[in-house]
Amino acid sequence: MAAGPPTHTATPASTAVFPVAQYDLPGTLASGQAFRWQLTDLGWTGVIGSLFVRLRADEFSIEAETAHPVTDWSWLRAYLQLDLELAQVLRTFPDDEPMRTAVAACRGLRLLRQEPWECLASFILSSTKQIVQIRQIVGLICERFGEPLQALPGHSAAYAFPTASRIARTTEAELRACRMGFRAPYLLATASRVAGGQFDLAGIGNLPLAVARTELMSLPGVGRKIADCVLLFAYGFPSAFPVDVWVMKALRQLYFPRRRVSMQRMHRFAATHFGPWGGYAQQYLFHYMRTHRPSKLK
DNA sequence: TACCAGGAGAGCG
DNA sequence: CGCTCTCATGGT
Repeated sequence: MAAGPPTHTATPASTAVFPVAQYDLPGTLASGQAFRWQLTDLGWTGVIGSLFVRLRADEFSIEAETAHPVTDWSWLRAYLQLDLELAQVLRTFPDDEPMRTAVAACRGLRLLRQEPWECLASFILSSTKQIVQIRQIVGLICERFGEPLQALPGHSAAYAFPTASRIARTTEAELRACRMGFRAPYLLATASRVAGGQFDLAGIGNLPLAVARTELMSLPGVGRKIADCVLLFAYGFPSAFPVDVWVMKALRQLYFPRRRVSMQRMHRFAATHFGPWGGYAQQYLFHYMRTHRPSKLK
C-alpha cells in the first residue's frame, strides 16, 4: 500500500517541508495533549481544522501533506509552534535533578497550539479516563457528528471535530452511545452555552490568566485541571500548570518524597517553582512519568 | 479479578 | 473551607 503519485482524478494535494531542530514529533503527537493523531505506515495522520494532514519527520525536518491545495501554511506553523525556540524555554526551567532528568528523557517534546473548542471538548471527555479511551471517545464523536473530509489516498475516512453547535443538537443518549458515560451531560451543556453565544470562547485568550481560568471553570464539567489544560494547550498561557494524578504523583515523589502535600499547596509550589514556562515543564514531568517510570507510581 | 484512569460536583462535618 | 463519595466505562 503506497501513497502513489498524484493522479488526474485526485484533488491536487500539497506538500511542504519545514526545517526543525530539537522537535520530537512522534513524542509530541502521542503525549496526551491532542487525541486524534494516528501512526500509520505512511506517517502520522490527523485533522487540523477542516484539513486532513499527514506528517512525517526526521531529525532535521517535518514534512506535511494535505489532501487539498495549500499555499499559506501559517496555520500549521502555529499548530506545531514551529517558531518557538525550545532552548530558550528549557533555559527557564528550575535547575534541579527531577527537571534535568525529565528534560533529558524527553528531548524535543513540544506543546501544540490547538483549536479552543476541540481542546475544551476533548478534555471534558478526559476526566478519569486513560488516554487510549479518550482517543476512542473522541474518535467516535468525530465519526458520528463531524463533517466528512477528504483524506489522502491510502488512508481511511477522515472527519472534522464536531462543532459546538452540532454537539448542542445531539441528545445525551447519543453522546452516551459514544461511551463517554457521566461526561455526556457536561459536554452537552457546555456545547449549548458555547453554541448559544452565552460563552465567548474566542475572547478567553485576551483575558489575564486568572480571569480566563475562572471563566472556563464556570462551564459544566470544567474544573481547575481541565481549565488549565485548555489554557495551556489551546490558548498558550505558558504558566498554566495542569495537575492531574500523574503530575501530582510526580511532584510528590520528586519534590516531597516524605510529606503529605495538598492539591492547593501543590498548585502554589508549581506556580512559584517552575517559572514563566511552568506549563511546558509540567508536560515534561507528565511525559517522563508516563513513558519512563510507569511502574514507579503509587 | 481488582484496581485505576490527564476530574468534577455535590454533600457533609 | 477541606474531605469523601459518586458518576460510566474499559484497560491493564
